[in-house]
Amino acid sequence: MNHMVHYQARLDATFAALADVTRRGMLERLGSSDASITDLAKKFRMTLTGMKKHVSVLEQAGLVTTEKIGRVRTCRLGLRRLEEEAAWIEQHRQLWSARFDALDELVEHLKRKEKTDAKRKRR
Amino acid sequence: MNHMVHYQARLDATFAALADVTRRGMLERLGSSDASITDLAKKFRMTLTGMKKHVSVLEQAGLVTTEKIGRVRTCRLGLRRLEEEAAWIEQHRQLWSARFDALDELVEHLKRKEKTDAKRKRR
DNA sequence: TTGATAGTGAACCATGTGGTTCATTGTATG
DNA sequence: CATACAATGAACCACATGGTTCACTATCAA
Repeated sequence: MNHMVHYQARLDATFAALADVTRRGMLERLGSSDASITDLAKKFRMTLTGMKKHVSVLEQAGLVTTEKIGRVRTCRLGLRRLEEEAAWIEQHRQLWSARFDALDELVEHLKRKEKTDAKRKRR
Repeated sequence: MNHMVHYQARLDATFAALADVTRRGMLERLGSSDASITDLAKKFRMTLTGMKKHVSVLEQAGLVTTEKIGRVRTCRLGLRRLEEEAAWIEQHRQLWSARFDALDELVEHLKRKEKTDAKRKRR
């Protein structure tokens, strides 16, 4: 089960990459169009060096790919290597949506309960 | 737009909480049944103190709730406060699935392209 | 060739993280 | 009561993170 290690490591990297407001902002920004490091650095009021680090993190996590042409490195949403990732992506979408569905039901249930049963005390 | 701050802070906390293999394991474990800190500490071969920290992180992120009865603190999947979170949860499920759908299409497209157009060079 | 521009890397800094040990508190139970 | 057990908090440790500055390289344009 050696691939489980990589699997977990990839999850670590992905979630960690998403756990930063700047990087989430970058993903949104890149959702509308590609951008250079300079573009991103300006938009998020940060040094080039700082922005480069964020780009590297997203790249490491496979969420962004980059290509350097001449002196500018262009960043785009990570579409490369997607075939390899498709498996776990789908797996997780299902995992979470299953949980969410259960919660949706529960919330619905609680709503109805609360409405019809408004006076019941907790504990 | 002050609530945006909390919104982002919550995302930070949630993703950071998920960016650890032990904590993801705990969530799976708690998916099947509630557990005490001692239970979890044993399962993940860790000190009580260490496990307590992980529990606190998940609790902070709203992914787990706990209740101390007597001397044992019982941990369960966090269903409390879900109404407040439902909004961003749904939002994000859509955000990601939109992206995934786009990617699925693209991959499909590439597959077909590759099959029918097998000899075309990149660049 | 000479600047200006875009990115990179090394070094540094403050803070956060994942873990430990040790001491302490509170709760069960013989 | 006495002892064991569950959890907690403080203090510490090594290492990661998010940011900076400074020096450097490579490329574009006049």
